Amino acid sequence: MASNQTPEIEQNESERIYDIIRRDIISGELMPLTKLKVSHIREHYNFGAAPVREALARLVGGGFVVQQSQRGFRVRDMSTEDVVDLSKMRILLECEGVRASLENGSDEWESNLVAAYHKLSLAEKRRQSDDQSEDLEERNRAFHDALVAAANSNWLLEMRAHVYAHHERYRYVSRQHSFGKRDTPAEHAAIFEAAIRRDVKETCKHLTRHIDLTTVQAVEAMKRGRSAF
Amino acid sequence: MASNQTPEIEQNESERIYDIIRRDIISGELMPLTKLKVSHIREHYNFGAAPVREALARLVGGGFVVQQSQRGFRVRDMSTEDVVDLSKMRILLECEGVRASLENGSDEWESNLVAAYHKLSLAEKRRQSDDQSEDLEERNRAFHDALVAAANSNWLLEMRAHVYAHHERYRYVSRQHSFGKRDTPAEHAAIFEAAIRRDVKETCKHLTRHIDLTTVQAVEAMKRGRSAF
DNA sequence: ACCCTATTATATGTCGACAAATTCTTGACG
DNA sequence: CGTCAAGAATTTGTCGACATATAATAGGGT
Repeated sequence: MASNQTPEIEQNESERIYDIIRRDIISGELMPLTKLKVSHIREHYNFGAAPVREALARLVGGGFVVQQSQRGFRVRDMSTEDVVDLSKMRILLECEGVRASLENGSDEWESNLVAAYHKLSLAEKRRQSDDQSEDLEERNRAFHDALVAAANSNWLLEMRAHVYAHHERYRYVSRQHSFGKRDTPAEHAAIFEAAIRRDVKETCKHLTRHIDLTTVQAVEAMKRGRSAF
Repeated sequence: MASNQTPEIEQNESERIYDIIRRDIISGELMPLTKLKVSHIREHYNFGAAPVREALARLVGGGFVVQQSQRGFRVRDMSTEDVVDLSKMRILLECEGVRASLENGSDEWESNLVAAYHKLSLAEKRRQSDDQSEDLEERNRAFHDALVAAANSNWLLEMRAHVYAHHERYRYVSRQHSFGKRDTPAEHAAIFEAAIRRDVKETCKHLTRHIDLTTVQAVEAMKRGRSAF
């Protein structure tokens, strides 16, 4: 009777605000240390005060927002030291993830990986003509997700996703100063091919290099555009 | 640095509730899947509704509480699969932590480790006569914290602390069914001595064994006392 | 007695307003 | 001219109440 035909993604208001602010923090629209005044958010997004505070509290739990008692909420800071630290963490988790994934990966996992890589490649080829970065960033995330997806460890995947999200903040700033010194498609190709061959050591090597290059680029970008920080 | 000398311990109400509920979840006072009704919490702890919801939202961000849209909050579930997964994660992070710590550890770090170990030993010796588990659990945490404290990676420490807190939930349930089949003091001693010798491999080996034994014990306890789950 | 529906009861999520705290402005004084 | 302090303005954190969704209960038909 009550066959829910609707996809029923009934988010409550608080969750919608959470998603919006999280996305805006990661994409850099909300700069580091920006004060998150509830009244300001309320009038900007047309939401109530209580849901906003709830969303912010949840972001505090996730480390995207810091709360100073009686002094409100601020966007988490960024620094060159932090991105280096974060990268080491990402390498640790993703290498462990691909190791387990290459060992356990079923046919379905492999197929999904092929699909994700193909989708990413298409976006990368189309990049010169039409710069729809939003989509590319999404497909990049999907590819890296697919790599580790077969690691049968929910905690590893959860932590990895968390670290990846924070690292993504830095990728957004670094993209503004990237002048094609990298061949990202080739990097992805190397990772992908090694993964398909189930060569753990090679995959990990290319993946580490890939993440390190991204990090170096981010550090460069932050040094140049220090005005923003 | 770690000792916050500032007399300002002025937590706002939301943070106090956060601490209380978090502690009660970890200590097992709030069982898995327990419904966290704001009205109930409000009357039990004598707090307002809004701060309670904020605290719960923050706990959702930290993964201690899950929220079902329009159906309120519940304590995160526990399972034998989860504790095994969690242990693998803890081993990965703590081994990496001690590795970095043993390489970078200064005299001060070493002294703090010695102090933490000594404090733990005293509590362990006194354990037979006076079972003040609260204190022992706290000192155990302090010892493991001290082990990795010199790993110059905030992210690693943050993630490790997070995983440790979740793993602690299982230790609390396992302690109810532990009948001295282990020699925990000896395990700690082996870890400590290897750490002082800066023997990364040995420390990691003993640490892994230590965590694994705890996990096995937790799994056993959960199988026996399944009534509660 | 059983299953399905209508009604009551309870809980969730949201709103507006208010007290306490912080930040900003202003002005006096050295 | 700078420093500091008192007052104004904004913001934070909290409270009580309300609309809506979910859970519990009672009633009616087969």
